[in-house]
Amino acid sequence: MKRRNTPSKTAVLSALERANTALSHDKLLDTLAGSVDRATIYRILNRFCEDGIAHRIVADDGKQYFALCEDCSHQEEHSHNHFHFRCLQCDRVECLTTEVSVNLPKGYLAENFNGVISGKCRACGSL
Amino acid sequence: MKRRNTPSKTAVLSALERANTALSHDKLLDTLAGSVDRATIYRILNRFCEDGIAHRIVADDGKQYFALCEDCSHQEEHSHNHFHFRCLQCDRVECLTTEVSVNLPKGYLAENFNGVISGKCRACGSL
DNA sequence: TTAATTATTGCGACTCTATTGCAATAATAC
DNA sequence: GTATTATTGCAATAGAGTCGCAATAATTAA
Repeated sequence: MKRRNTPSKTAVLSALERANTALSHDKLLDTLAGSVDRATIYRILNRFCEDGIAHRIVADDGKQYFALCEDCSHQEEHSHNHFHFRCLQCDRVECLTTEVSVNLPKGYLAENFNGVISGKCRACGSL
Repeated sequence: MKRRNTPSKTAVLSALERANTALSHDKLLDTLAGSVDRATIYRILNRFCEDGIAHRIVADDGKQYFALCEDCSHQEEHSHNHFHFRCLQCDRVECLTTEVSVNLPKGYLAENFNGVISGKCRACGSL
């Protein structure tokens, strides 16, 4: 299944680049202003995750957010053991840089890591 | 708004006690076998969280899970900075005991912590 | 440059999780 | 026992995400 370059794909990718934070589906839908279909955005983002271009965060609002991560570039040991911060006020989701490791009980095998802290970001806190 | 004791509330509470792990709404619905309405379960669980009887975990499947936590008993400094493990195979969600602390950027204020690691649990791994 | 192949798109329908309005019910307090 | 009002059940609703399918368009080979 070879990937193709399409305007939609490029649009989503550059929207993520410009955003510089994690974006939800509906944020992307807004940003792209109806130029790309809802379902298409979902599919493009899922492909990005499969291909290791972006990573998916499931925040504590139950929604998915997607971010390009520089760390993603090195393919080997592709893990995202870092936390994300979601502001309860402005709803922005961003990557925190601190890596975290958690000890699992014996016999447990980790496959995905999903850490989100929500609260008030700096901009919203100083209002 | 004083709380009342009802059969439904008691049923949900004891189901959580028996389970000894985190339960999702639908698991609870199963367990209670139609004796309690769907919406009622949702409301009871939300009340439990407000009252500090249970805590809510939003797992990486986007669903909510609820667990009674002994730690919840001490009211002061009511935080749940521990991880949860969700087995991708048997779909059980359990609390891990290790506490984790994450350094936030300056000016950021944490209110909720939500950490989930998914993978294969011991029972499912040894099949 | 054209033709063939097939990944991708758009649309609509659908599933699933969770919430809410409202009238009826029942736990508590007097 | 009666009054007050928290709680329940039901149905309707909202929102996130997925899927099937026919149409479209990016790639590849001719």
